[in-house]
Amino acid sequence: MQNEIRRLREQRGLSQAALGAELGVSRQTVNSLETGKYDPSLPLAFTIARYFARSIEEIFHVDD
Amino acid sequence: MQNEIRRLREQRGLSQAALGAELGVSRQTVNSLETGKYDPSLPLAFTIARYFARSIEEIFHVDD
DNA sequence: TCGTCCTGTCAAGTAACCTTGACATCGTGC
DNA sequence: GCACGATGTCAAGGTTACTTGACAGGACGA
Repeated sequence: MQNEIRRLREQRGLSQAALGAELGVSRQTVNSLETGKYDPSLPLAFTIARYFARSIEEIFHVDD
Repeated sequence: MQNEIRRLREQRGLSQAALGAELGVSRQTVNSLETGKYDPSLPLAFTIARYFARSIEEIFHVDD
């Protein structure tokens, strides 16, 4: 799974900590998602998609 | 979170065990998702959406 | 130089996801 | 009556997602 979180975050000029605050998670969680340490839960994926006004499929991509 | 898994599964005439086999998970997992015990991981949500040829947003709904 | 923000990462702990194995119940057909 | 498939649920265990707290390095401005 790859994602567009870093790109979308930087477009908005937010730090990882600031995005974490917007999403209700820690900055380490944002960092872990951006660096690919793990995938978000489905509820968090919905929160992220909603925040960036995109579909989950537009932000997260399965890498076969 | 609510989902349309049971409805989609029954449309196809599959048992929980048969759907589990199609998705690569156990029948208890399918049962737990249908009965709302927990939400799937994001990768499993993608697998389910792909299997039913729908978007994640069409199958899973956040209940505010 | 010093302070501050940002990022990356680690360690330790809790909660959620998913497993196998088991048992009970219900409906249907033989 | 007896199998059998389907569903619901439990227990115990492993892995993943997320937490707080901490430390280090780089960039930048005062």
